[in-house]
Amino acid sequence: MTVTIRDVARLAGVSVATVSRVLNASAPVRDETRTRVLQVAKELRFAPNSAARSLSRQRAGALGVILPDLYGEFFSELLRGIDQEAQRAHHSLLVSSSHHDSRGIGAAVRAMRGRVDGLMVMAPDVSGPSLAEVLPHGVPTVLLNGPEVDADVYEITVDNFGGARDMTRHLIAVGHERIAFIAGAERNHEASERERGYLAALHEAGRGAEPSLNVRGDFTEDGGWRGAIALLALADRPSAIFAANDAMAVGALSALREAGLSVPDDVAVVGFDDIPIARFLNPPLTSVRVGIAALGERAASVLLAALAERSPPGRPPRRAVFPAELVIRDSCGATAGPPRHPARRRARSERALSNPS
Amino acid sequence: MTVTIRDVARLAGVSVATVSRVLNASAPVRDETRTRVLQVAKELRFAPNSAARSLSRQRAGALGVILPDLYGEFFSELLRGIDQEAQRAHHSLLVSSSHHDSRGIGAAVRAMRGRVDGLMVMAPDVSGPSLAEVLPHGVPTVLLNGPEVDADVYEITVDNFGGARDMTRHLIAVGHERIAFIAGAERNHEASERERGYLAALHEAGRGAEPSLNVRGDFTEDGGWRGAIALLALADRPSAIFAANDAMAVGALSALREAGLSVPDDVAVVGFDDIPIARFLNPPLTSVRVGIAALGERAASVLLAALAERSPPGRPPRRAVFPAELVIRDSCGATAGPPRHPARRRARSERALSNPS
DNA sequence: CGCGGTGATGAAAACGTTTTCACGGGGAGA
DNA sequence: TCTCCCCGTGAAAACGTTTTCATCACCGCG
Repeated sequence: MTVTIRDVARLAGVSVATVSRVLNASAPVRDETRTRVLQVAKELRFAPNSAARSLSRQRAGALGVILPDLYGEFFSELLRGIDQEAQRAHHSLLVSSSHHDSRGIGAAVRAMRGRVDGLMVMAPDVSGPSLAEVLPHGVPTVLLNGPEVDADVYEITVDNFGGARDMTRHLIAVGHERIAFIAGAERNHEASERERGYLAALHEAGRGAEPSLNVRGDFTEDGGWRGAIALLALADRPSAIFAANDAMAVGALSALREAGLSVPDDVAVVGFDDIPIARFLNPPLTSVRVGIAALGERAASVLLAALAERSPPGRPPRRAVFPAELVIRDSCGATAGPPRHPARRRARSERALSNPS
Repeated sequence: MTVTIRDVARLAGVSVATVSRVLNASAPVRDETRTRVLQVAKELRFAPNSAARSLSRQRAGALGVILPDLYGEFFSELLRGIDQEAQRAHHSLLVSSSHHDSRGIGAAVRAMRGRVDGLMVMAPDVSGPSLAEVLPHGVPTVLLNGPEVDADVYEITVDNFGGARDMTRHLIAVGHERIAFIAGAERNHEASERERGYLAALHEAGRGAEPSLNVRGDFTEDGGWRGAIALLALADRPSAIFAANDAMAVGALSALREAGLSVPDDVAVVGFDDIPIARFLNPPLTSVRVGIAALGERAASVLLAALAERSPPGRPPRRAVFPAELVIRDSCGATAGPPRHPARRRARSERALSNPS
């Protein structure tokens, strides 16, 4: 049915070994033989079976990606970065999402056994110990934005704490008195880090954290919308809303608009992540730039590097922290009024403040 | 190094065949033997090598997805739908993106040979014939939103033409005189279908298509932004802008805001795709709902069904067209003014007009 | 009491590659 | 002229599963 290397060998009048050598350029072959083999291979539209190849070399030429979700611009950006780097190194990508608990992650990990050479796991909802339990032995692994884990893995994290703290500092500096926070999902590592940053900035400014201004969200637009509605219902309305990610900021903007409030004049709104769409929102969203695609690229490149050096297994894993820097746009009220000259305005409002942490 | 089925067999004191039978429940095994094997397997954290398994069964348990790009909410939604359906059927997903030409697609297809049982290919930038050339033989394939192709494949398409025509009709019905269009990328099948729909509606209304009102975009926010800027520079400004996808509509909204124009009062803006964020924009974006995730789910389910019936190869492939229906929100000016009661307003403005085509 | 069936198992043959090993045949150097 | 080495090639052994085929014991039935 399907054409194998044997068919090519037979028709070219050589052994399968020779065909393999030609196709992989793994050993010298007489010129005339080579062209004949290539000719036959092309005629037959031969493509080697990757499963067989993976088995024979002990190497799949693919990377696995395990994500908690696939909803929204964040994950597509991340995946885009990963894919870009993987493709550069001629590796395929195995993607599996909607894994929120360690059981699901474990299942995904096991399903990937033998199909991938390395793993990138994003599991902000799972605790360190239970994650360590399901991670594979002997497969190089990069953990993304997760808790610290006691296992032989690489960890790449965004400075969630620092970013959130800087953003809150900025809001304070601009003069906001009542700064509300729409937090992320419960038991989510990123969510709690960002919340911690928010609280730390309030604390260092000598302000108490008012519980009613800290509402729980879930990282979705709808969650942000509901959070904003709840905040607007307060007797003493906040003057600024810090959403723990951009998706929720989008929802909050929408809620404020529906309530007939102006942003930033009545209420300031800021987010976190700086997803690509943030600068195109109305008003353009002040956010914390994460460099999502770059993060993905970096994760893939770390993994590929680990793969290249034939994995000395005892090597101590490294934990890298990606900086998170403020991007000031209009939604926080820190820039000038409505623009006259779009091009210039864009340039000015796009200026990024470097993260002092 | 890694633990194989042999290790399990040895430690459990049985043959590899028995271990396999236990793990796959593929044949009766004495109860005591079974528990012993399972015990050992768990102790050793044994996970079967998928490559070997794929090779032995002639079946990989995975689906391939080939995409032109991974930027923006559209693709993450599509992928989300695909992944959901694939996971339901216990299949993994192999993803490869940034394939705009047939050469790249061909390479991706070949790389997937043996790793996947079926293929989903989205290739709006490639012509039918050159696509047919690189598609694999003997691997069930679903083509997404592409041109009609002369090959043994399934095709699932959105009613790009009908959706764009209906949207244009709607704008005409609402009273817009000068309706501009920001088209998609050149030589892109979806782009040209949507443009065709726009032109058809103008034509049937007895209006000529004014070339200056039809500018080229590229399906990105920036493209939409530039397109809108170009349209605003016209001596006789359009009263409505129809962007060929939502990302460009977002860019257009941003440009209009920067120009100090109000949407929809000064200019109406509408999009296509109804990405999840569309309803949260400011103003909420009137668009053509595509049901992106559902489209992905459907593609995966068609593929899985084809796989299940052991592929009778001569069967005539089917072409299915997904409906595209208008979603009227505020950005086209067809709804009432600023709301007082967010909840009710949301419900009303979300009403979808069913597609009469 | 013999016989067919079935339940539980193991040995071994696939699956399609890559890679090791072996083997000629030539040169080059002694 | 002899030896050594390298080039080009083929046979065969991996790689880790699943699955077929055989074997054996046992049970129920005639």
